[in-house]
Amino acid sequence: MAKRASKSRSAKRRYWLFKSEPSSYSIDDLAAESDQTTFWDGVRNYQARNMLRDDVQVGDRVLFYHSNARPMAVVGTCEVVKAAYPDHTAFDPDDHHYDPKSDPDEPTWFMVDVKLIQKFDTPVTRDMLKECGDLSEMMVLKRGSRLSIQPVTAGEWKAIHKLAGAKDR
DNA sequence: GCCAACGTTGGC
DNA sequence: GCCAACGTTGGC
Repeated sequence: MAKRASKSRSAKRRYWLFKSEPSSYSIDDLAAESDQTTFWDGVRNYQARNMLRDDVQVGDRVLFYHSNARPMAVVGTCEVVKAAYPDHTAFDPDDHHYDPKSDPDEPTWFMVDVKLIQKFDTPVTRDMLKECGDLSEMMVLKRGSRLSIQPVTAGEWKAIHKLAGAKDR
């Protein structure tokens, strides 16, 4: 019997946008980490959690977006280097993201590890996103879109690199 | 199960 | 600082 063709050996790479308020964690903070790697903690929304837990895979690419800041912008890119595992900050009463209802034996909240690929020399500001026709459908531009983890398309990934004058690495 | 009150997000 | 859009909570 032939091997199952459906069992593809390399899952298709996906693209994401992760939001962070730079006042709490910026791309410069990531750049300053040893290994330029960090865990992406604090996601406390079920829809975002589901994507993080079920869909974000090692090797996926991430746009690092600065929200609630000046300027609001995609400031660089990361690679997912570890898939979802329990977000320990949910169990720490001293942590800002503590969730008393979560249970270490059956974790509610998850996080992934990301490694910096590059910080853009030219951040792609929200205004630039809005002015680019190819990016007008991006979720982050939609009114009331509060998801901190959002899927983006390969085309959007490419267009943003073009606006940043950056190589797609 | 409904829904009003409340808290948070996050652009403006 | 304002406030629209959401998500969550809790009384009923």
